[in-house]
Amino acid sequence: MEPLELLECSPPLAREPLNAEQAAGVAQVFKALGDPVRLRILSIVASHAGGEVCVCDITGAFDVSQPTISHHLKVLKEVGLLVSERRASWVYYRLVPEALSELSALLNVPATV
Amino acid sequence: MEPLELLECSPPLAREPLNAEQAAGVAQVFKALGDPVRLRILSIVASHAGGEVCVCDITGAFDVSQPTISHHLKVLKEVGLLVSERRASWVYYRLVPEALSELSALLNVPATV
DNA sequence: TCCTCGCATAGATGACTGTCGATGTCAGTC
DNA sequence: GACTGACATCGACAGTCATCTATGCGAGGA
Repeated sequence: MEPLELLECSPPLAREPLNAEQAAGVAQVFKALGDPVRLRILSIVASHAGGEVCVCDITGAFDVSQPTISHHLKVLKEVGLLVSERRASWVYYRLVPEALSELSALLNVPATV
Repeated sequence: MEPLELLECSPPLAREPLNAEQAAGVAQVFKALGDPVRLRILSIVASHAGGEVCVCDITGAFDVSQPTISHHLKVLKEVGLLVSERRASWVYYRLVPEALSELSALLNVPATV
């Protein structure tokens, strides 16, 4: 399944029960968020002025090895939360705001009137 | 850490980088959402008219065993997404709307003006 | 009291995953 | 071309997890 499709066609959790296929796609994205290091990476990228971050800026912020950071970046990219672009020797990662918006919409719960 | 504290004191991902402690708490909640069965369970409870669901109503909706469902319910309860109450022979689970709201706020990304 | 039903807990197991060191690849430099 | 630096990939390993069967526990009924 394409990364962008993981969250498509899934209604808010509180509107109707998710079917197995929808749940599988959404779970993949949440699973990517279910690791402290990945959450911090995403937060660094999302909050960075300019919108993009070089991998070297991320690696320095953690106690884990460079291959581990690379692995986590790959996971976040595969589920569609990040995109990357190589310029010269460096690789820059950017947030996909729509992905977070879709997730946020999924979690939306109607006000208890 | 208390379930209710897992999401406390964590700014939106896009506002500032999460520290290790915040990330650990938030990741625990997202990890709970990172399983298709748990997502469907949560969706069943959240979308059910009346707001609460008997365990027996959940078990019947899946191909997995009753202990497995019980395990997933426990995970969702431990991170503060669900609460349970026993009445007579049955146990009823209810959604904690505030938990979903907090998560939704975490994922909020400022509009690109 | 014993039985049945609804649900939770315990223990086991196969699969997955986060992490590492080693190595490969790509781009720029000497 | 050879070297260096930035990043990705590979293979291995220890820890975690989803699932199962078997069993325990509370509540109601015969």
